[in-house]
Amino acid sequence: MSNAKVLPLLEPDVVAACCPPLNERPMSADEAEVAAKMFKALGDPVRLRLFSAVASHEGGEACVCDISDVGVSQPTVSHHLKKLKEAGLLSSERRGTWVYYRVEPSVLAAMGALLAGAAKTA
Amino acid sequence: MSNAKVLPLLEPDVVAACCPPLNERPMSADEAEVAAKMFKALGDPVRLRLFSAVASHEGGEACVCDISDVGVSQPTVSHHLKKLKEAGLLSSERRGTWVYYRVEPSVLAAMGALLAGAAKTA
DNA sequence: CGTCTATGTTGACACACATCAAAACAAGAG
DNA sequence: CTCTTGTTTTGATGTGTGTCAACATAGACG
Repeated sequence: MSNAKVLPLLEPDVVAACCPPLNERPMSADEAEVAAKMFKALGDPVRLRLFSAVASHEGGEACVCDISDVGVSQPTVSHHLKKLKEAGLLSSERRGTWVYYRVEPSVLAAMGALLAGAAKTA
Repeated sequence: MSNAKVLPLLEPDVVAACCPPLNERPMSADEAEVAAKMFKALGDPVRLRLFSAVASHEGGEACVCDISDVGVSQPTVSHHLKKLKEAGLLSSERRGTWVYYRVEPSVLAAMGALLAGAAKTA
């Protein structure tokens, strides 16, 4: 498909602007590509568990060492965290020895609104 | 691996029961696998557009002929609609010559609640 | 019955992706 | 400086998946 796309990261602004309610009108190809990238990021069991582990930590913050019990090797965990970060769902911050990951509330709110709107289909 | 999983379809009951709020506690492997299947179904731009086209139709119902303008061949459209049906997001019904697809509100509500809960992370 | 339109299925292929082993990088401790 | 621990990157591999062409099925209409 010649995906010469330039958008490597999804920023909160882009995400918040990309999401018309799912049942308002048919999504355009561009909107769908942005939104699908977020859904795809959560479409893997390991990533979903990692994300849930971060979100359920106090303050929505957790270091990698706390959430590595998902049944895969540590490099794989790092790989998935990178994917989640690229999708704009997580943000990382190095604090001394450990790296802490944190959820991005605005992105989740946008996705939730997108689905909640569709659920209200008459 | 050895995904000898028996769950071919996602029923509304399963979906509604599978979804603890994303930030309540870390998801179990089983919960994540069910929820990830739904997210993965929406993780493709074509599927997301097809779903949006169905959801935005009156009554959340549309025949295939109305939503085939997504830039791919008709067999591909049929393939994606089948995937969405397997994920429990759509249901199909043959009415004479045309086949009508309809959204499954309960599944969407579950997904929306899952994300909306996570968005309220303190 | 025969044909035509509308959908779904099968087979095949290319690309993407999840996974791990091994190496590399970062930061603190001795 | 060296060693140890935590994290990421690289390389390779097997599996999954999106796509289409070709064929098959279902109903309508003459």
